[in-house]
Amino acid sequence: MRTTIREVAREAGVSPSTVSRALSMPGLVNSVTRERVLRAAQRLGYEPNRAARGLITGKTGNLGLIVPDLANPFFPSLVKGVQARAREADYAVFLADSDEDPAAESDLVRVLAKQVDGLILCSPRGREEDILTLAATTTLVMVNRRFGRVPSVVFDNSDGIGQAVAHLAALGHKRVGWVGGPRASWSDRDRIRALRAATAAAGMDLYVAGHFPPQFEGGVAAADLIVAAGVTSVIAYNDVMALGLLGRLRDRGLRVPQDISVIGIDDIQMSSMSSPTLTTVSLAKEQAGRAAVDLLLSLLERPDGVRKPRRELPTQLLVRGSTGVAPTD
Amino acid sequence: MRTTIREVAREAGVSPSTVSRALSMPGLVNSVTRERVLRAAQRLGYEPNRAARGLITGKTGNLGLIVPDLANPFFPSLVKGVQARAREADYAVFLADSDEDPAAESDLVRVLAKQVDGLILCSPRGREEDILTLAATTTLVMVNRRFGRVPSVVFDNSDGIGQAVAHLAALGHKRVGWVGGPRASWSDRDRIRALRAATAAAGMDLYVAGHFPPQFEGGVAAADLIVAAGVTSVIAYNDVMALGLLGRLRDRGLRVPQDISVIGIDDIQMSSMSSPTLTTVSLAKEQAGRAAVDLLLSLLERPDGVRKPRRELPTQLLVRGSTGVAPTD
DNA sequence: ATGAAAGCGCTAACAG
DNA sequence: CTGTTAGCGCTTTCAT
Repeated sequence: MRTTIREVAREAGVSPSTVSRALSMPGLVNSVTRERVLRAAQRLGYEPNRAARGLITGKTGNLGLIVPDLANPFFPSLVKGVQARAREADYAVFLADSDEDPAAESDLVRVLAKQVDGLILCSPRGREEDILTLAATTTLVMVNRRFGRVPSVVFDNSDGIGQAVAHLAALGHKRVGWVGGPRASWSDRDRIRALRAATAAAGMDLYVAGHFPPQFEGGVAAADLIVAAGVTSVIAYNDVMALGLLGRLRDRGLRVPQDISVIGIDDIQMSSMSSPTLTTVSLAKEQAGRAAVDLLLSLLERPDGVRKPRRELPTQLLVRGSTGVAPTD
Repeated sequence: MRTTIREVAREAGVSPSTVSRALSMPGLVNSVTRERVLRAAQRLGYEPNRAARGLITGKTGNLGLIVPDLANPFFPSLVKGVQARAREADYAVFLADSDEDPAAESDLVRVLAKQVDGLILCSPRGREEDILTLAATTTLVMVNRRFGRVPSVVFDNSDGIGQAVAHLAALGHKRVGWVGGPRASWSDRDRIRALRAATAAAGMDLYVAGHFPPQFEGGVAAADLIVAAGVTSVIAYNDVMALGLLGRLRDRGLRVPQDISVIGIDDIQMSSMSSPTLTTVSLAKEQAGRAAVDLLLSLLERPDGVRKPRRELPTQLLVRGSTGVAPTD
């Protein structure tokens, strides 16, 4: 059996409450007694039972993190960030993967919500209604999505896409294609909005290839449309799709970047390992995880005192091998 | 406030104990009463407080999972498997990423161990001594490592590497190179042992390029040694390294598979997306996660009743574009 | 088959 | 500054 607060109390010759105080509110205890208690606790290897503490304080010391698909290389980085920051703040993290299934997601939320102080939710496609209901009951932070007054952490897509378009314009490109992700995804909408604005401002033509699954295969599928559209450059919803594009373009006999320039978004590891390496809009994913935790913790401290519960994280274009000057035919 | 067992009791016109029984040991309650209770619980959206339950039963209903680096594409799949199986069994999962740092790992273990019923540990390089100490206190299952009597889930590396060597032999290769992972890794030792046996049996020459970090860069670094060694085929510790090899070999002007054949291990997503696609020994990663949970649960049920607390998961060579007949010069 | 009572380990009033 | 008391929500004897 684990040592309990009583045993420590006996060992130190004080009452359990004093032990409790010495550990949680050291200021309220005589320094001599405190020392004695701490040493006793040390000696016995005492660790407070968090469940018991939680029962009375109403706080669990746990956070929940729900992601749609850990196999998507975007998420591991985010999870690492959440992890790291949570650990610093002495919180443990429940992780759940909804497998892109909204129903499973609701279940997970319901189960997890009981055992955590707050929830970080990546639900690009869940119903707004459901999320609002949830937000009413639980302290939660959304990642990669924004609506209503729900606290959120998102990336500054406008900036990143602006940089990408400026880069292409500087290389002499006049026509750019867009390979979209899931229609229902908030990021997709945000990104295409930014792209419309940026290309219009730069006087470039924009060809939208439509929506595709945010996988390698999605990029493969889009490639032929892109080729047919005759654009000299293309931006994809994410890096995985851009890599799919790259593969199919090569198979079609097109050279990247001589014949067509390709840009991705995310900066996943593989984007620097492909051939050619992929020019991409880098997202500070780990930082986003940390920011989400920070936001959540501040929300927990002062439930309504956070004026603007929104964070927007920087993005940065990384120019690599897949972009070059526009073909001059 | 969440609804408590008392409110359900009042709503159903019974005592709290009856509610408890109706939920946890339905057999002990009159079926009519039980129905009434269940409906009341339903109506009030009652969910038992796990912490409170745990306080008395001594079980938390949580599992812990510690991985060295979620950014390594091997782990997300494993995590997904653990997740999925745990959810089915109504367990929640604490995830922790030790960032390849043994010290952080010990901390995590210590913190998590208190809040879970059992632990799944991926610690390719942690000290055996530390793990044994831990295993004495906590119910735990190791993944990808095996020693002593510690329960474990590993892959059948012998089989997979045997298949790979047979494949190369069938293609006429006589000399095979090995690009090793971390020296301290159990898997690395297991794999090279298997490789030594298989090549010897097949009468092939084996060139060992040494140990490298299990990253893309490790493969890149090994490539030149491999070229210099003059082998016609090479097997890498994992897919990420094999992709690094592929990249560097291409940069050196070698054609894969015409000049040299390359085989990886893991079957990560990217291995089917590279060019050429990567022949690889596929590991049932999700299944390993599920198996680890299964093993852990059976250990929790009958602490000493599990005769052989070891699982060995199948491996399967996937032949793709990076292997071909040996050059005939 | 059901209820009353006790208590898991801890913290938070309330006294002193 | 410290001890006593009560009780968080639940399960589990022990009665009935």
